[in-house]
Amino acid sequence: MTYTYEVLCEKLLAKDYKLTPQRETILRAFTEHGDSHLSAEDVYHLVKSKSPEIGLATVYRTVDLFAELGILQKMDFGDGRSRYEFTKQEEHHHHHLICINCHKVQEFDDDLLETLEAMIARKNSFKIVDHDLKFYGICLSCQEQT
Amino acid sequence: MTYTYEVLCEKLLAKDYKLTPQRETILRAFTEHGDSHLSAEDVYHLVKSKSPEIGLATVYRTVDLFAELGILQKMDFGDGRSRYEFTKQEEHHHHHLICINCHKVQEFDDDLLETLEAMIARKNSFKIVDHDLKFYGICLSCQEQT
DNA sequence: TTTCATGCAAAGGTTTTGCATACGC
DNA sequence: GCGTATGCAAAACCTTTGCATGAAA
Repeated sequence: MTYTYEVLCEKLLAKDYKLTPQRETILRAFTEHGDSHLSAEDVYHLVKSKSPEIGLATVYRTVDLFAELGILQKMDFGDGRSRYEFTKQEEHHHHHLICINCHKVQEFDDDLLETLEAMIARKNSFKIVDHDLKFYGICLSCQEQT
Repeated sequence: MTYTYEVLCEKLLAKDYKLTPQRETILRAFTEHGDSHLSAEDVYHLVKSKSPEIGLATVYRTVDLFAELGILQKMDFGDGRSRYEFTKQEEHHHHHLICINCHKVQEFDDDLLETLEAMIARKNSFKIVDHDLKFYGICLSCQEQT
């Protein structure tokens, strides 16, 4: 899923936020690197080349805003910094396989977790609104290297 | 699962680490608060009352060491600090239900995830060694408060 | 022209590190 | 005694915040 300029514009104005060049630039950084899970620092360096005057604080404020608007999803891979990617629009969430050797992160879809979630919710009287599933292990290319 | 003094001693000496009063005290903090998910700061304050001379850096170094030895498991609930609990020895991992209202963390066991894990591993040619599943939602008492 | 966004620098919170001293083995 | 562990303080790191300026509506 890639968010366009128009979608951003619409979402911003709906909440009386302004459409600034910085916000547009940061959105583009994500459309051009849709497959990575960018940290604020990553975004900062990506946009710095095109807009050298941009500040790191603006990047932090902007990715926070985008997350609030539902454009980005904040995630944590345990490396001490938050990472962001476009919110997936499909019915089923996707999750992450994190290689403990090369630290590459790949995605996978799951259908089964929905069933699991319903059972957990019932057994624990817990009203689930979101979930986060990560598998740690060795990716295929690291397996082949040995 | 609770680790005893003897187990700690054995695990430490096996790797030429020393058994110090600080390490013993920190272990006891976990045995006496086995149900909580303690942050380094939590541990620091717990042990400070009995051993006022202990340093925060020692707590950090010790929980890291215990995690390396497999005694503690480091976990992240997205609140900006790492938390630790005794490594569960059972065959099935347990996971967490995190209330987004009162931030209480409760545990649940799962049997289904094992099946899911096997399927994911096969479909993605990924050798899974660990997993981490979190559900975010509203706990029972918060549901009843409304 | 009003209000929100920005950039900069400083502060905040968690975790790590350097170093002299103390202590387990 | 040798080598690791400790305590303290400082630094490192990511992130947030205060404030004056600048720009969008």
